[in-house]
Amino acid sequence: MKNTPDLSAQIAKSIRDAIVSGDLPVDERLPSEAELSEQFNVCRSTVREALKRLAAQSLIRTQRGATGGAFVNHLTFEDAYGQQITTSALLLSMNTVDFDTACEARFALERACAPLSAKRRSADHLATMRAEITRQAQPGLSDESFCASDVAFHRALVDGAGNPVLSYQLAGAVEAIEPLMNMITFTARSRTHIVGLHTAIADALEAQNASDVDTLLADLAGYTAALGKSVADAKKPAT
Amino acid sequence: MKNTPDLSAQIAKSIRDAIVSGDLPVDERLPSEAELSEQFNVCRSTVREALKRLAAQSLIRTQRGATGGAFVNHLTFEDAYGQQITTSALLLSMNTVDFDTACEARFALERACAPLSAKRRSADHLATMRAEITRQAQPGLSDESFCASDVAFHRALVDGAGNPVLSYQLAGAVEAIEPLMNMITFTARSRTHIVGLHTAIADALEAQNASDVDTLLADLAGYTAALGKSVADAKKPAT
DNA sequence: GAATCGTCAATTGTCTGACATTTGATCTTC
DNA sequence: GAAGATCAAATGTCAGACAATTGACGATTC
Repeated sequence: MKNTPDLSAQIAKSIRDAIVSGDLPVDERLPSEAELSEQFNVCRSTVREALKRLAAQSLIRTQRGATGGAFVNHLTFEDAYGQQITTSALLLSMNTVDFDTACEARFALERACAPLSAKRRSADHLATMRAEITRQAQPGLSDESFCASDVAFHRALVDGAGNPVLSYQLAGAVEAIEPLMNMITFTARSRTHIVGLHTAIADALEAQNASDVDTLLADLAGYTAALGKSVADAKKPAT
Repeated sequence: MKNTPDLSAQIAKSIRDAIVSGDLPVDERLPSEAELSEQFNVCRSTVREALKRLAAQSLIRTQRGATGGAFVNHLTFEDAYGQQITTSALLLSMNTVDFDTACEARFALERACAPLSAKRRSADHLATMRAEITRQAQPGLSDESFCASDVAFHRALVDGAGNPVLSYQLAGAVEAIEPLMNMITFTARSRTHIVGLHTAIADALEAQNASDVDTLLADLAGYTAALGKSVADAKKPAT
């Protein structure tokens, strides 16, 4: 039960700490692999494994050529979105988080940014939401496309809050649930109901009526949970 | 402007897709490095770099020895916390986000889970909060320790909601702000005020009074923002 | 003088082969 | 049957080489 991590993990941690602490500023060039291997007294391939670990976390980027090397990466929200969403999706799929819990979290977070969105939403956000509502009302739409459009609608709502941190945090919560939602078959009746709620939400946001938005989101949360429950019930009795 | 990613990145993506899609189930053993290098027609070190990338994302774990190898990792909430927090902290520290935005996001999310926490908080959560409040009232406490205790207090509040997805999502928002908060010097007067609000919040949670909790959190949010503003103002005029 | 082209050197990416280390499985011995 | 010795498979590390890329620098040409 030796608990000594690999050399490449130690080196990665050493460099990562330097980056996170701000010791290595953004766009700073790290020493070349050859220099690092001398500094840490290991061979180059070990250094490379450490660097690949950091690259996988978007902490550094590498560039070939004479003036190339490894540079401290400027972490963008886009970079972070991807990791956040895959991690969240994996967490949900691997941890048998039930539909109720995931939905509860999602709508709790969404209601948190609803007041801000009611205050700040731009015409652009409203237009996106209206467009998605129109798509959701089309009859031939597959369940997967309906869910994707649902996610896009809610993303627009969240983005309307104009707070990139909120958008980033909620990207995981909203998008990670898509696979779970895809397991639900949306009947024509349920789609109509959801589209109705979406329209009402868009109307309330346009009117900047925060309390109405909150009430409607609560309705939608309850309805979604009920849908999920009915699907679960339909599966259970088969045993 | 060749846009072909490295071989190790391609291989990592290939395996990652297989894991995320569920094609490789949890605890499944991957082929050995030698076998993978044959399958992908690359040398072993290239395969190893790919595996290290996946290990950095906690997607696989490796084990040495005869029955060892790379196994698809069961991603736990604990594992995800770490990545989430470092990523969020980096996003904030890279100056793309100002203190106001971060605080707004943090308290918006926190208020989202306050009603749930008021309903479900256990005696254990309350005890943790009381203990942190006691610590925060101690006179000799450093600013860093005060902030750390503040984070622990709010973590207990969030955990009280009893929803692991919420806890996971908010871990980033709450803990990532700690470095920013550490830049604030807390006077004795501001500490007293904050401890007072914390006590009132704990009282309201104990009484399961959700609306009071919400009001108090709003107060705390406003006060924290004001503190941050005063610090920023104190710095600006120096130029 | 300016633009174009070639060369060069530094750096990362990949390959090959070897050895060290770990660890469960298996065999041996009592 | 239990304890220890041995083995084999796998990852971890090392050493050295070559390929590929790319900016810098100089040479050539108009």
